[in-house]
Formats: sequence, C-alpha cells, structure tokens
Amino acid sequence: MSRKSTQIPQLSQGNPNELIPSLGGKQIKNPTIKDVAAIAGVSPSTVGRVIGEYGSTSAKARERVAKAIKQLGYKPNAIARSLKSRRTRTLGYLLPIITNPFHAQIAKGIQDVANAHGYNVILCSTGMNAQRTSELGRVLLENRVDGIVLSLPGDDSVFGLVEAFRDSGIPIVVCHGSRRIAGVDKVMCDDARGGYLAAKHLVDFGHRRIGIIAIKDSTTSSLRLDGCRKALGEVGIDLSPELVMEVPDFSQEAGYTGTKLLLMRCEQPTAIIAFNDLMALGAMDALAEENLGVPGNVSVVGFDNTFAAVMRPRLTTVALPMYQAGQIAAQLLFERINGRYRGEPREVSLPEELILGGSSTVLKIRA
Amino acid sequence: MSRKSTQIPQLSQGNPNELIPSLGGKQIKNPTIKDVAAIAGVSPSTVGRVIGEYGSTSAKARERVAKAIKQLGYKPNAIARSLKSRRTRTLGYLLPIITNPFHAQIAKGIQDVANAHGYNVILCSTGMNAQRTSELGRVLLENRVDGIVLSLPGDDSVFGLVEAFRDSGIPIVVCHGSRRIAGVDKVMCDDARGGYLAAKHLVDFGHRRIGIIAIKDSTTSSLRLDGCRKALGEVGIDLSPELVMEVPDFSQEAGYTGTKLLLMRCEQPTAIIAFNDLMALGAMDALAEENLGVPGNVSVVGFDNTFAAVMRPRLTTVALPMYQAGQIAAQLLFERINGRYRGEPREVSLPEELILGGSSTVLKIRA
DNA sequence: ATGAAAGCGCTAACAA
DNA sequence: TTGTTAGCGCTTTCAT
Repeated sequence: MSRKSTQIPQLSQGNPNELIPSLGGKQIKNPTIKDVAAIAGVSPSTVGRVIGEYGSTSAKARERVAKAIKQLGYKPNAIARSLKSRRTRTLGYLLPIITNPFHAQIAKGIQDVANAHGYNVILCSTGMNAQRTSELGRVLLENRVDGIVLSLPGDDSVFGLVEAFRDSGIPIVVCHGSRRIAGVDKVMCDDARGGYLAAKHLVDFGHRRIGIIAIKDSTTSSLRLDGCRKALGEVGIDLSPELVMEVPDFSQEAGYTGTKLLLMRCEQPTAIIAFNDLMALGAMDALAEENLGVPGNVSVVGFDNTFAAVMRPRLTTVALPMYQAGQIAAQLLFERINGRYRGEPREVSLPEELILGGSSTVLKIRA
Repeated sequence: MSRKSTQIPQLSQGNPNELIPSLGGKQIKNPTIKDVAAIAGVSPSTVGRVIGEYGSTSAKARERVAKAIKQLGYKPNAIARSLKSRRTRTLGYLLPIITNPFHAQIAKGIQDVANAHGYNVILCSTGMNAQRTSELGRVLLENRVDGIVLSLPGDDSVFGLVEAFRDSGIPIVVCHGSRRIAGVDKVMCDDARGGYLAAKHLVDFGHRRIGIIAIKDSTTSSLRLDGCRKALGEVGIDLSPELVMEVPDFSQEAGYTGTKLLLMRCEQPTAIIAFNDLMALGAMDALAEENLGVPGNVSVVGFDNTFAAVMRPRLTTVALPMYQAGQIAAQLLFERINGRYRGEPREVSLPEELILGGSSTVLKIRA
C-alpha cells in the first residue's frame, strides 16, 4: 500500500527539494543533508559533522540535528559519501564457489570482521572461469572497493587481476588461495604440519604400512605428503612409493578408484590417509567392497573436517581453521587499508588440528 | 614495488588532473572521464556516452575514446555513476549464516542471476541477531541497493526492516524465509508436497506405522506434516498423535532424543520420517543404540538433502531446489527493479523432490 | 552527433 | 563552533 509512496510527491509540486520546513506535512521524498539542515536551522556542514562524527559540534546543534533527522526519516547516502571521501567501506571477496563449505566459512570470517569495522562485503563467485574472474575483478575495481580477499587457485586471469589491483593501490590478501601469487599478504594453513599430525596419529596407534591417496600437481597435497613422510621418518620408516597413490583430483571418485588400485598393487595397508574427507569416503566405499571393515581391518583418516562428523563411524580427520583464516585475512586487509601496516608482504600460517573419530584405531597384532 | 604508485604523483605537481595530454608520459594517477576526453579530443559528455552506451556517438568518436581509455588505463567510477544515475547495480542479500548450505545455494543462485544483469551482491549474515539485522538493513539502505533478497525467519527486527525498505521504495523478495512477511514477492518450497512425497514413498513400500519427528512452532514442519497426513489418508490411515513426536528445533540432538522418546511411548514404528537430514542422523544414532538396523528394522527418511549422499546407507531424503529458488528470487527482483512488473505481490512455489537412498526399503512382513 | 553547464549528496578547506 | 565554497566523477538536460 505504501509501496508507491516515493512516486507520489507528498508536498506541493514544483519544488522537489525546496527547503520548506514541512511544518504540518510529513516526509520529504528523499531527504538530504540540506533538508535536515533547513529543519534543524543549521548549515549542511554542521549536519554533516554530526552525522559523520567528525569536526566539532555543540550539544545543542547535535540535538536539533538528531531531531530533524528523526522527523524526516533521513538516511545518509553512502554513495555520495564514498564519492567524496574516496572510501567505499566495502571489501570484495573473490572465491570459486560459495557452496564450498570452506569458502563459506572464510566468507563468514571476513564478513564478521568487516561488519565490526563498519564495512560491507561484496561476494564474487568466479566459478573457476577465467573470463568471469577478470570481469568480476574489473567490476570490483570500478566499484572502488577498499580491499579484496582472494581464495583462488593461481591461473593467468588471477595473476592479471592481482596486477590490476596493485596498480590501483588497492590492498589484496590471499586467503587459502594460490601460494604462487607474489607480493601480497597471505593467510595459509600449515599443510605440512597437518600431514604430520595425521601420520603421527596413525604411527602412534602402531600403524606402519600406511597407504596415502595424494593429488597430482597440488602444492597442498605435496606439503601434506611431506608431513606424512616426516612422521614416518621419526619411527625409522621410509615411505614406500607404492603406498602413495596419486590421483588427479580431490573427488570422491578419485578416492574410490585410488584405493582400489592401491589395494591391488601392494600388500594391504593397515591404514589409509586421504587428503580430504570426500576421498576418505570414496576410500571407505572401496574398502567396504573388499569386505574390509573400518576401523576393524583398516583405519582411515581424512582431511578438512567437512562432513567427518556425520559419517558413521565418525571419520578421524584434520580440521582447518577456515573461519579464523577469514577473520585474519580481513584483519590484515584493514591494517593495510588504514595504513597501520605498510611493510613487506606477510604470510600467516595457521595450525591444523586432528579431530579424533571412530575410523581409526590401535593396530591389532595379528596372530 | 609498484604498490605505492598512486601515492607518488608521476606527473608534474600543481595540476592534479590538468588536461595535459601526457604525450610522452604514461598514466595519470586516477584518470577520469575528463582526462580521457582531453586525450581523445572530444568532450567529457561524448566520453560518457561511449562508456555508458547511451545517446548516440560516431564511430570515429568511439574509436578515439577507446584508444584514449586504453592508453590511460581508465576505469569508470561506479560510485560517481551511481550517485548521478540513482542506481547502484547492487543487490543486498540478508541471511542468517552463509555457512548453512541452503543459504549458500540460494546465494549462488542470486549471484549468478545478478552478475548476468551486471549487478553485484552484498552479502549480510545476521547471525539471527535482531540488532545486527536492523543494522545491516540500515547499511543496505544507506548504500542504496536496488533491491534485496531476504532469507530470514520472521521476527520484529525483520518486519521493521521490511517496512523501512518499503518506505524507500526498494523492492524486496523473500526467498525461503518467513511466510509471515506480507506484501512482498516470495519464493518458497512446496513443503506440503514434500511431506506428501516422503510419506507416500514409505506407504508405497508397505509401511503403515510411520513415526514422525516434527518441530514445534514451525510452519514448514506443520506443512510437511499435513503432507504426510494426506499420503497416509490416501490408504485409509489416520495418523496417530502418539507417532508424531514434537521436538523444539531442527538439531541432531532433537532427532536423537525425539526418536528415543518415540520408541519408548509407542509400538515400534517400521519407518521414521525426520524433517531434516540432521535429525534423521540423530534418529539413526538412536536406532543404532536400540540395536535397530536401518533399513533392516526401520526405514528412515530425511529432508533437505544436505548430506544424505555421504551417509551410509545413503539417506533417502526430500531435496529442495535452493539454487533455483535463489535464481528465481533474483529474477522477480529484477522485474520489479526495471519496472517490468508492477502488480500485486507474487508467490512462487517450487517443487521438492524425493531422492532415493538405501535407508528406506520395502517392509518385510514379519512371520 | 556533440558540447556546455548543471547538479546527484556529500565532505573538506577555508573563513568567520 | 559554525557557515561558505568548492568540488568528488559522472549523467543529463538543453543547445547547437
């Protein structure tokens, strides 16, 4: 009913925004700082000072302005403010797809910190499409965001985008994205440490023959593998290449197939580490097909803690602090934005954490 | 290294943006439409026409402007454009928490459609906090978004927010939010139909004594329950109240406890419907504790298809088309924004779909 | 088809 | 402490 109120001028026509104090009448269509000033009987600048909380104002002025604002239903125009102040109080967040729980967690971390600073976040899903990535970068640039967080793998479109932002002097933080993006602040997880924790856990449980489902051409995967090697090395074991199955991607299918192949080509491992929960699920399906119980016959450990808690048995996994990563990314960004930090690019490494589930158990010595 | 390029004026000082054609020199610090005009040898208005693709321009002018733009590395300023044109090409999306996969799906649907229209999306998680909800609403208002999508339960802060947007003439679409918000377009799922599908499925499998874990004070829950009743009614069964266990919320804990209580107070049902996957998981844990196998002794059906696919056995569930819901919500919004539709509030009801898993099976007649 | 001029709503100098 | 003035970078009449 009042939906079209803005279309129907409620004051006399001919003076769209004239400073008629609307003595009896109610609202002016889109009250500006000038309208407020007229009603409060002060100058526009004084109103600006009251609203923007800068400069100095008398208590009386503040009171009158506040009253006028309420009377008019005045809402500051952030657009105009941005144009003049050259700050939009907006951050951009570029990510592959928001439906990935990882990125959703990061997004939440960024958003919470941003809001606490009075900032908004524009979310941009690239869909891993190069053209779209460039386009979204351009849009963010045109919208003059004060900073951006990037959770993208490193391809040419991403490098180009980083370059463009750097040229504009807009700070960038990479959060759980490509490690190959140089010259920017980064927030990453300590993947080597995570791999170490996973393998160490199994080693402590007595496992010695541990199969690993790793990913080809993935830095994260190779760091985790390094960590596994280290843990095994500590008990004098040299990880045999035949126990490391390299698969093309982090999919459930890859976990399944990889495990099948692994079981075929080597003596049955007593435990399997898959470099994410989805692959661990695939691995467990493969094991079930071979009538190998988990954890009875084979222990399984996953990574990422994406849905380990809803599996039965609950999956032992390595959790990554993505929410925290998002928060820190935003904090680093704000330090750049407000000039509190101007030094060399920093890299924050966040600890990963082992979450115990029922999918791993102490190795039974066979008779 | 080139990070501080904007701070170091690269041209002579004293003429911040004078129309010196920068013949040999490279970039002007922050080229505007005027700079482009000067280099292209046309007026600013012509440049505006070329960039904004309005009015008419000669091919020659377009070419010269394009060249100047490239030479200067000019980026249009969306802020200035918004101020003048009174359109920000930005949508707001208010939701409880982005880490809820439902809302992430909706967000993606909105974002994809928005981007296709050249629009951005500002994401706002309210965290179900009333004060925060109002604040975010205010911020969106101040930022003059062209429209908003709401996925919020109905409380006073939300009603207030809706009112505020209506006063400003900014269109709103509720997407999978409170049905109690009146006077706005809505995109909802057909929960009654979903409930019907779930119960019909079990009835078709021969089940007659079906326990239902429902939620107190939830419209969605009562619609689903209606649907269940209808399916049972079709085979002449009147759903007994003792088979309907009302729990306080949609949590796993509630599913677990509800099932325990259900098993205590009535003859053992041959199937259980829980109104989301999480409660179904809790129900299955409860059943396991009672040594009741799924689906051997009891069939289980969930709702929402949030993680049914990773459960073993895979959970039979009713899936909701959230991505599509987000897309449609955005489409409805655009129809309002560009004035293509000005009629009464519409309500779109989206079909839910049964996804078969291994958690439900044909009822075995006991000897 | 193009240019000149006004102004969107605000902030930031500078005066007073 | 307050008011005046001048823009921020763009779009939009209105002339030409």
